[in-house]
Amino acid sequence: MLSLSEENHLKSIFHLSLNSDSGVSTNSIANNLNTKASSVTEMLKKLSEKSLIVYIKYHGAQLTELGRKTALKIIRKHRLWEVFLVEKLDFKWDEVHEIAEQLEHIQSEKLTNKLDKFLNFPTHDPHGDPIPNPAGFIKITPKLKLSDLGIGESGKFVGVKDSSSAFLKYLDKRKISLGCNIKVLHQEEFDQSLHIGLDDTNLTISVKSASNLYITKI
Amino acid sequence: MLSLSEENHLKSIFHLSLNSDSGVSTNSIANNLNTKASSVTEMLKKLSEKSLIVYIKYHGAQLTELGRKTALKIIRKHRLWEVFLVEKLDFKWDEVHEIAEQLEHIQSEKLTNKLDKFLNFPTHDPHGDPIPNPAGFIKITPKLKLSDLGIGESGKFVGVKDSSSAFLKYLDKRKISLGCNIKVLHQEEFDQSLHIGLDDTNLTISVKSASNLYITKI
DNA sequence: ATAATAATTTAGGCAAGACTAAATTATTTT
DNA sequence: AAAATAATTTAGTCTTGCCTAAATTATTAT
Repeated sequence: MLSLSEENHLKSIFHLSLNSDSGVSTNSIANNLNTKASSVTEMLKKLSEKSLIVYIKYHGAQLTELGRKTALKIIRKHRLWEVFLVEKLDFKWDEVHEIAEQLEHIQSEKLTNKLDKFLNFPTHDPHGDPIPNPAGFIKITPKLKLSDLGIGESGKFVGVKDSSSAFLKYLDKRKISLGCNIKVLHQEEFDQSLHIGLDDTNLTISVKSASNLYITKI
Repeated sequence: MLSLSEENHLKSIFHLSLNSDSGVSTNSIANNLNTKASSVTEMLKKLSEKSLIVYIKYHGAQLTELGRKTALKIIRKHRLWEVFLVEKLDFKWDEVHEIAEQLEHIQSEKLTNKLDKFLNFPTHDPHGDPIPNPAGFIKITPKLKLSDLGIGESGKFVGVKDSSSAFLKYLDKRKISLGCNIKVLHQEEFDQSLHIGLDDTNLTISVKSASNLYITKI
């Protein structure tokens, strides 16, 4: 049984390792968890002891297969609870993260699987992130950003990169919601902002926003 | 914000003070929480500091109004989650306690109230215990046990005193379920065991079992 | 009422998880 | 390649929550 802190470190390493294929640095974990590098170092030793990561001094950490599965089981719970909160309890998609951060640590495989069934085996959470299966398996698909599309191309909005409350509310206000179709109409030379066409309206968004939107080409 | 351990101590004091109107003893809390008296003493000092209990050395603890409300808010969450587990996720009533012990510590009033609504504002948990309102108010009704009924009297089975898995399974096997009507037909002189009539069958139960069943007279 | 016993508290320690400051190793710059 | 800088680890400390053993207070029995 892992402690709350151990679980959070594993999760953090998992998420950070998606952006870099070498080891995850001590500082990046510390930054991610709002803690200090020295605290992370101690935890890395501990996780390494438990064969959840490979840790080489001064060269960061990498998840072992066991560590990866363990992290994904926590992430599975997190995402299932997010679906529950949004679909059953009527939370907005920008309100669920913090609560799911607590719920993801509840220990009961039976509960997780019953919840999965109750929710009708959802494949994605409210932000478009895929939900791992009970064994901790997930199909990682390389993600395309809206900013990667060329002029005239269309895509379906399938997820957000930065799921901060501020960004999600920004999307809500602009009626950009998961699953909607977006066509890149034109790019402003001056600041690279994009004119996009939604189902019924057109609008302009910054490059920064565009690179936070995940897309599948249509 | 209270720690997990603080919350558990408060809850324990609340439950123990139902059986005794004076202070709750250090030992009884230690026993209840599977910890040691010395650990409890330290916690009592801390809870007293926070005005959650009145603690007099060598004379146990009593909840303050604040402490009582705080305990009841935790109990509210516990019982709501139990309803959720049984009604929505199809858990058996003897399986939910441990999971609810974890879920009761999730911090989000909004979540608790939305859950309450989702469950259609239940008044009692799966064991017949009443669910406090959002403010931590509860109507404590003096509880009548089946063993308190006289021969020929009838009652409705509304709750269990000991909600251990073993006892709940015993009831399941005998088809004694919450809400059913029970009539006391006869008492064995030899061992005080009771012959009772259920909706359609008759059976015999021990005094010990009978004193674990809460009843409202019909 | 006093002695024996039980309950409770105090004192002193330990492990987990965090921190700061100092020391060490990596990386970058010149 | 050496110096400067940045990243990381080590050393030492703190808090929380737990423990055991000893001391103290309450309770019970004689």
